[in-house]
Amino acid sequence: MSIKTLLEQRVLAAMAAAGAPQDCPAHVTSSTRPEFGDFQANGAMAAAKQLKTNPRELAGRIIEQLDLADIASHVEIAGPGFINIQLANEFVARQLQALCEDEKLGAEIPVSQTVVVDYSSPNLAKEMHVGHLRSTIIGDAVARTLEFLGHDVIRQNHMGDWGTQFGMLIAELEEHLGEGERPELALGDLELFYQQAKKHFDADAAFADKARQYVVKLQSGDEHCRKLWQQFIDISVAHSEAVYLNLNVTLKHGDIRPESAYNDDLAKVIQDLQRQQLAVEDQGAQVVFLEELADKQGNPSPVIVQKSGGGYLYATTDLAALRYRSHQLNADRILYFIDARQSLHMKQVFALARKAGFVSASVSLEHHPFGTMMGKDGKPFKTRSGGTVKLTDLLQEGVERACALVRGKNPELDIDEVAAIGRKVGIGAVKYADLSKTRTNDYIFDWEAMLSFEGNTAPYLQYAYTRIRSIFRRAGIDFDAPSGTLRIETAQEKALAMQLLQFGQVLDLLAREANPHVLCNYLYELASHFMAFYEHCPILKDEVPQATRISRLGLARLSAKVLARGLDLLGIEVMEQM
RNA sequence: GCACCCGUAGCUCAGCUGGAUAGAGCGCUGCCCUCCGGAGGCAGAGGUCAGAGGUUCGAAUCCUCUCGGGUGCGCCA
Repeated sequence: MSIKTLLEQRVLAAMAAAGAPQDCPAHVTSSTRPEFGDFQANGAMAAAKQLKTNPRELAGRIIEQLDLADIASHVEIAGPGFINIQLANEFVARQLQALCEDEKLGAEIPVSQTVVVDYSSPNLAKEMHVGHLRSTIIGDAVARTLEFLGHDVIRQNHMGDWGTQFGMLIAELEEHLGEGERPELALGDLELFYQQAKKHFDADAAFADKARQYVVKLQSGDEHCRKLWQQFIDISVAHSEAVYLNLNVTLKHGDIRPESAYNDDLAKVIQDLQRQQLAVEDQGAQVVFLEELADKQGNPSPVIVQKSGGGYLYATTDLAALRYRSHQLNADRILYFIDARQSLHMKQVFALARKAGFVSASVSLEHHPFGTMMGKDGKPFKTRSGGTVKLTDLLQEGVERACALVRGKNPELDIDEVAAIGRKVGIGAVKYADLSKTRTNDYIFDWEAMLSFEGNTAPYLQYAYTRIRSIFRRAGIDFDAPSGTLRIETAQEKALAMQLLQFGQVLDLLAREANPHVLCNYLYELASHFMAFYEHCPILKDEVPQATRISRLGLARLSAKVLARGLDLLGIEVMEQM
C-alpha cells in the first residue's frame, strides 16, 4: 500500500471520529513546500464548510483522533485548516527497505484488465516519417507500463495496407517486374517508389485506368494482384520493423492486424447498420446521422460509412476493428494513439459503435490524441526543401549527433563503444524529448535542446545512472547484491527516499491517463534529488561510518534501479558508462 | 458558419481530481574542483498565469464572454 493511501485511510478514520460528513474526501497530497512537512491533508476545510463550522477547529478535532504514532514525527494545523504531516525517518526507512525487496518497485493494481493498445499504424503505401513517431513511442511507453503493472496488453498495429492507392502501387510494381527487376530492388526506397507511381498515375491515363481496375481486382481477391500486393506489403512491413528495432519499440510481427484483415467484415458492418436503421441513403452514399454529436442548432453529425460507388471508408474499417477488439479480444479498455486532428472521427466512430452495439457496454473507448511535431520556427517539422522527414533519416541524424558528442566528452572510448553509446543516447534523446512534453500539445523539435546533456533530457538521466554504476565499479561492490540496512540521516536522503517511494503512484497515473510525461518529470526529479544527495552525502570517503556507507550504497542502488526501470518503461536504454 | 484544442519567465516546458509565497531547464549574474566522473552542485535576477466578469474560505486550474494562435467539418486515410 502506498504511503498516500495509508495516510488517506488514517485521516478518513479520524475525520469520521471527529464528526465530519461521510462523503468528504481526506484529500491527502504530498506537500507543496518542504516547510509544510511531507504530506498534507486538505479535507478539513471542505468538511467544515458542509458542517458550517470553523475549519481550524474541525482540523483540531481531527488531529486529536488521528493515530499516526508509527508513521509521523510531527503533525500540525496550518493556515485556514491544512493538516501538515511530517513522516518519521524510521518509518520512511522501513518503507524504503520494503521497496528494495519489491520487484515491482511499489507498483500495484487492484485488478488486471485486458487492454488493447492501438498505436503506430503506419500507412504502408509510404515510408514511415516523423508523423508516425509520436503514436509509435507514446503508445509503446503506455503499453510497456500497463504490462509492467500486470495488465494483459494486446498491441494492435492497424497498418494501412488496403487503400485506393494500392492499385497504383501494384500497377507500378508490375511494370518494374515486367522489366525483370526484383521487388526488393524496385522498393529499395519506398518513398521514391511512391512518387514514381504517383507521377506515372497523373501523367498516363492508361496506367491510371489499370490502377483503378487493380483496386477492384485486389479487393475481390484476384490472384495476380494479390500476389503483387503481397510482395509490396512484405517489403513495407520489413521496413517498418527495421524502424521499430532501431527505435527500441516492442511492436512485433504478431501485433500487426492491418486494415485488410477486416475486409470480409465490412459488408456485414453496413448490413448491421442498415438493419438497425442507423445507416440511410443520402446522395447515393450510406450515411449515419448522429444526434449524439449534434451542434447547438441540433444538426446531427454525419458519418459516411459507404461511398456512393459501394466502396468502404476508414470509418467502416474502424467499426469492424472495434467490434473485433471488444467481442473477439474481450477488451476492457481500447486505447487509440492517434493525431489530435482525428478527434472528430474518433468521437464519431466511438459513438456509432456504442449505438450500434458493436462494443460491449462496459468497455472503455479512449482516444489519446497528441499534437504535431514542429520545427524551431514553430511550423510543422519539414526538411529544408519542405518535404516530409523520413523517420530513418531523423534517427540516423540523432545517432550521429550523439556519437559526435560522446566522442568529444570521452575521447578514450574506442570506436565500437562510441557507436553503442551514441545509439542509445541519440535514440533516447529523440524519444525522451517527445515523451516528456504534454501529449496533447504541439511541441518544438530542437536537436540542441534534446542533446544538450543538461536539464530535463534523456542524456542527463542516463548520466545519473552511469554515475551510480561508477560508484559501485570503483568500490568493487556487486551492483546486483542485496542492500543492507537503510537509514535516513540527512535532508537529502529524506528527499531522495520520498521521491523513490512515489514511483508506483506515478505509474498508476500514467496507466490511467496515458500520459508518459508524468513519468519523465518524475524521473528528472529523481535524478535531481540523487545528484543533490550525491553532492552532500559522501559514500566512499574514509570518514564515512560503515553503517552510513552501507545505507547510502543501498539508496544509490535503489535510485539506479528505479531510474533504469522508469527509462525502460519509456523505451529508453541505459548503459554502465558513457 | 459550426465544432474541438491551445495561450504560464526572453526561449523550451511543468503545475495531478481547485489549496498556502505559480515551479524547472536553457540563456544571464555570482559561488563551489588536494573531487566519489564538473555531462555536476549551490545561490541570484526574471511573471498582471492572454484579457474581463462569475462561482467560494481559496482559481493558472471550474463556468461565461472577448482577443489571439492552431486544427477539423458527407463520399482520402
